[in-house]
Amino acid sequence: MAVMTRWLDPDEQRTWRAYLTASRALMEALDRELQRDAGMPHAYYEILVRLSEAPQRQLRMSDLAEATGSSRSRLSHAAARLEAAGWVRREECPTDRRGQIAVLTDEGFATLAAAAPGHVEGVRRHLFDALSPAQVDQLRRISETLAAHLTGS
Amino acid sequence: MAVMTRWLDPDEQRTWRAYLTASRALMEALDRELQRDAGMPHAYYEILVRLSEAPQRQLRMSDLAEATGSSRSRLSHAAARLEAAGWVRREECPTDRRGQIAVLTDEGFATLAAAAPGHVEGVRRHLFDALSPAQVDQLRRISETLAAHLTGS
DNA sequence: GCGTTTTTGTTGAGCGTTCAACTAAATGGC
DNA sequence: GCCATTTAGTTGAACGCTCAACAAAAACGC
Repeated sequence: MAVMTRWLDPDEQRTWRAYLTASRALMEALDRELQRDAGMPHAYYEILVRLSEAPQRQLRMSDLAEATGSSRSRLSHAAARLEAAGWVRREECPTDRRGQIAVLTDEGFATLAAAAPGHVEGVRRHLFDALSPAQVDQLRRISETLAAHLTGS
Repeated sequence: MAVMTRWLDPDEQRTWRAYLTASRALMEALDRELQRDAGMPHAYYEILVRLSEAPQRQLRMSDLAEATGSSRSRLSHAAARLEAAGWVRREECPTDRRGQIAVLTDEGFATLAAAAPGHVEGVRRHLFDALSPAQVDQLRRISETLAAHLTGS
């Protein structure tokens, strides 16, 4: 027999709605700012960041997809756009002929370097400035727990 | 002279990345589940929820936009889809001839009622089950603080 | 009243994401 | 070695969102 639904109690309800409101507003604000100041959405900024941190500023497409938490398809479309913008170049992989290596171009790096200060300022303003140090710590633990729980690891 | 960027320190960096990973994974999981089980994205589910809670299961478009934290344009496009699905109907507003009133249809209500248990179960599984009661409380406070900070109130 | 401004809601184009289908190459079983 | 399976990456269609432009009605100023 089907188990009765465990509905959210009023506190959980309140938590869930506040979470939805906050996280949506946060991502929308950062997305809008990045679009305005750097001409790219937050997801593309993240791709450039990951590439900039990798050795030789390059990563296999699948590793990049993993790192940015995106599907292969999404990354493939994104790489096409980023390549058209001149920020990324795709090269053949010497050890695996199926593979493609995404490389951050100098122009891509420069664009990222120009966008980073404003974006970091936005993250500060919208997120960290609003929270106490203890809350930042709580948010870290909560997020790490959830991330582990959700990505099955 | 331009102020030096206050970069994120390692703890903030870690917090921010964990937050991004967790919130993206959470919303993607819920979105995928709702799409699979109810044939609608999470944003549309929220619209139906708000309508179902309103008196007469109806709301002015602008109030509905406010309640769901969406732009008028987004809601307008969404309402068109929801109307095509037969879940929502739009009526003229008697007191303001510019106005439109979104009404949840019986079919929309039934669809929502069918989708709700599975969705709530998903929210439990992916979010509340992973956190301690204390963490749920912390998340509520953090989210409410951020929501107030971000929506300027 | 009457012109200006504001509010309400819609529209269409462009973009990014998802999903399913697909190609090509590597891996594994026997 | 060879066939089946798995993995890497791309593609196109459908969909939802953003943004800017717009039409229509209400509110405001005087």
